[in-house]
Amino acid sequence: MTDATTDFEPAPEPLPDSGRDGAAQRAGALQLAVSTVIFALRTDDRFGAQGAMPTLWLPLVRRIREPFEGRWALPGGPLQTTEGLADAARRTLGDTTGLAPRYLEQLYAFGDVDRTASGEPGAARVVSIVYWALVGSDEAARATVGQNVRWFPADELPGLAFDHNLIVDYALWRLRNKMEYSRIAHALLGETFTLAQLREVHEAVRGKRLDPANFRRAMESSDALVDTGERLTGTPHRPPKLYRYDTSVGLVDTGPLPHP
Amino acid sequence: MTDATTDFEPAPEPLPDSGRDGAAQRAGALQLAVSTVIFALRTDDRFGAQGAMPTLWLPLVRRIREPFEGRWALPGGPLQTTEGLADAARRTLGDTTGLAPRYLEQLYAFGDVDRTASGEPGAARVVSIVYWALVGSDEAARATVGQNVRWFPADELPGLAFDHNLIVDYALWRLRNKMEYSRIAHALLGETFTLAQLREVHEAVRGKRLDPANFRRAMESSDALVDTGERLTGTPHRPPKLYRYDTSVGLVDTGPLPHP
DNA sequence: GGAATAGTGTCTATAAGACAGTATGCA
DNA sequence: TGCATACTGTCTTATAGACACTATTCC
Repeated sequence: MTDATTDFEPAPEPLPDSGRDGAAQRAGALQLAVSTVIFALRTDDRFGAQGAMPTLWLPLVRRIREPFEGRWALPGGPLQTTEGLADAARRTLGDTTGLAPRYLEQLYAFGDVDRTASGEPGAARVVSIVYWALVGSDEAARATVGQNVRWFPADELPGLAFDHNLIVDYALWRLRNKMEYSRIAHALLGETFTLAQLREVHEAVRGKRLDPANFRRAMESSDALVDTGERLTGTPHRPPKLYRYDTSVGLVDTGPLPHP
Repeated sequence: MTDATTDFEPAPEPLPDSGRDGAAQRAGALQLAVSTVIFALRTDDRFGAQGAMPTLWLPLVRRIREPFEGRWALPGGPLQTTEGLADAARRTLGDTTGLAPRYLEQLYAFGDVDRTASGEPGAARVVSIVYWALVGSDEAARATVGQNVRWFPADELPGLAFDHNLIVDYALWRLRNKMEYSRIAHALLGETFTLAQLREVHEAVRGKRLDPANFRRAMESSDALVDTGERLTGTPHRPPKLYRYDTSVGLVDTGPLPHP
């Protein structure tokens, strides 16, 4: 794992953070970066609450350079000439969290001329191609943290660098929409899960309680669940069935595009 | 209007088609281009059929340079450092067709490392941010054409340059999906239109006949139609009402993103 | 009046949601 | 036995589609 980097690093060639006066640094230069909004489900244990609902969290990286030095930003970095866009997203995701995504999708390309302007003139222009990713709850629990990497609740973010608040808002909007008509909720869980856990994911993301009976029927008719034959033990009451995601069905319909 | 250009032009600075040995031309360089898939509704008059159904057409530009010299490609060009991404799409759209879009949306960023490789090595890598656009049928009728710009039926395209066939397929997929849950169909018509015309748009794009009665109800309940009080005369039979699109309602829901 | 399209009414199939009720494990 | 959760059944309501019917204009 290399150092975590954020969007808008000036080094265009081989290694991130190498030189800060490359050819692309000249005035009017246009840089291409890839950033990723990484979502995971976490149970807020700040108050030690036991049966607390899990909520959406995401890791941010503290900027160690102007502009926006000291502000939190999305993990990312310049696109290497030998890697694809999704590869770059996967790489910065791994650099930041040590994790691999269970779901990865391109979100949007942000390229307003003044989006990297922090006030002082002369800043280079950066076009950021942003991805969003989901990581499983079991892996997310052992994600790396450090001085410059911290997880935040998705709905309690501080003022971020650049236009990254808007980017996260858009990623959240997309996630919530997609949650209603696709099967991506599975990507936020572990290998096996109960129907109650799957329902909790939907409730946490969509922000409202769902009827257990109707939810069960909706999931059963989607043909995405495989009964493992096992049950989750250790619960205080009747043990629920454990399911596995049917990997023969894609999480989403990407149309003519190949899956990333 | 300047000359029409396609994706992957090597000139990075002020004017398209100026110099072909700029700094970005060096080995391993990474270029950023913006291309646009432009849709319009046209009645195929190649066979002189009178009451023929309108179908989807799109303009392509013939490449006058290697790689893929002579092949048809999407209109586009390098991103200028002083314009936004949507501005670049609008600009190349105007350069190619002389038109302004009634609807414009970012489609996807294509950036596979080998997407610009035509066989011979040494080609620079290009990341293309692709937009898709809809132009009204009245304007589309007076679109400019030329030796190197030609309109094609969207479902009878030849083998295009680069990965442009995939891009068009994806744009078509997105258009068809969005046609079912948004009001973009209006953007393919003129200022005023009849319900039958609006239904023909849906039928042409979605590729199946729709029940006039049910379609009428669906449109009336969408609150996007304004009765102009006028009727379309000159029809052989009962004259239908003319409607106008209610511009106080957006064509689509873009979430937190500003409309382009 | 006939023909053709504009426009209305109504029935059915399907899906989404509300909610009562049964089943099963542990304290 | 009580209780909490797993799981099932059924009713209501909203919606999409099929299709019969009336209305109006030009020829």
